[in-house]
Amino acid sequence: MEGIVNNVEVSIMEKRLAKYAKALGHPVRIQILNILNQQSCCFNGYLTEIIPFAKSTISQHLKSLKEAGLIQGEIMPPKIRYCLNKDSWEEAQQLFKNLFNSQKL
Amino acid sequence: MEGIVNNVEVSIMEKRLAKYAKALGHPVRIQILNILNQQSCCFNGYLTEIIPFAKSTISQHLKSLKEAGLIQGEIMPPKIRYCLNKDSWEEAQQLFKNLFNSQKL
DNA sequence: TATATCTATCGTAATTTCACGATATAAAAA
DNA sequence: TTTTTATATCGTGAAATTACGATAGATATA
Repeated sequence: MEGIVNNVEVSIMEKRLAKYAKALGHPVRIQILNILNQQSCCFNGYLTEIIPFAKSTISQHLKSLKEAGLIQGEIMPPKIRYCLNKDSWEEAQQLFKNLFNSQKL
Repeated sequence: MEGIVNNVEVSIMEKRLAKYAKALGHPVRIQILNILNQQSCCFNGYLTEIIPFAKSTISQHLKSLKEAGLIQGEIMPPKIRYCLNKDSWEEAQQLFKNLFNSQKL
């Protein structure tokens, strides 16, 4: 019998978690977040000096972290200072925690 | 001065975490892991019934979770039962925890 | 005003991801 | 043995990701 199909739509929370996870899904972005998390903020220049990739590549990674909401950039001409977005960071932390604790998302 | 450049290579742990995060970076895969985490194991058939995507698509997602080491499949002909890989799951949990606690990776 | 500095964006090429239907495989059931 | 069932794999196309150098923009500094 082809009866009732329980199509369980992906929940909003699952989508949010996936979005955060995707943003964390590259070693360079992990490294950036690690640095920001240890010293709260830092200048783009510091990142491009430390991370062995082209500046444009690092800009791109910063952009995807920004689009995921995990970081924000503050313009301090001519430099740009990046910081964690504390609210999103904490939301992400909570969502991952719930996942691993098998709380219903 | 173009002096010493502190190329801080991405660490092994950052790579492992990125690998896990990437595997978590899709809503369907989060949903699958959520189910497996709540009931420990389940049959592929249950997933394909519940998740509104083609069976081949779900197989693909299961494959990427398997390749990331997060799950394993046990053949129980003609069905296949998927379970979390407990070791990897716990390693991932620890790595995410460390990230958010800003422990050095 | 002209120049230097810092960063973002553009254009591009190679690769990967995502979704699908069709096909293949392997074991149970008829 | 043939058929059914359950799942994986193949082939495909569209879209996204990743890396780069070149270019552009905005603000200090000379």
